[in-house]
Amino acid sequence: MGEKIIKQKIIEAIRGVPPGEVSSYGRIAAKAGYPGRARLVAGILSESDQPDLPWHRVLRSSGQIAFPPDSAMFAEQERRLRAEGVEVRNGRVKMPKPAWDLDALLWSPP
DNA sequence: ATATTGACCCGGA
DNA sequence: CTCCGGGCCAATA
Repeated sequence: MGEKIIKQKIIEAIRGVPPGEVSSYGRIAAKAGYPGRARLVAGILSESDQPDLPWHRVLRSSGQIAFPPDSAMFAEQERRLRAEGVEVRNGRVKMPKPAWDLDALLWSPP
């Protein structure tokens, strides 16, 4: 599988997060078909310059914003989330349960 | 070639 | 809640 295709799949998964909702690096990776590759998602996001990519909807699995709280990116992400009606408290949002997604991929049933 | 450092994650203790 | 060990991976102070 070429790196180009992988990257495309990840971008696609990020675009799949609807406004007002959030996901995590790990879930994006799993959704794209690459469980365990959260770092790859982070790398792609930091590299991508596509202005319409909803990067702000991607958080840590804990629900925390991944940037240092004093950084400009942190402030911007918080602002964008609130603009969509997402509640952010202390740099963290309530992360929804992994709707039988990550589990299904890691827990191969008998 | 080794060590450290990140927009990371997870299970177990 | 925290700490730890392990997985992951590319760039490099």
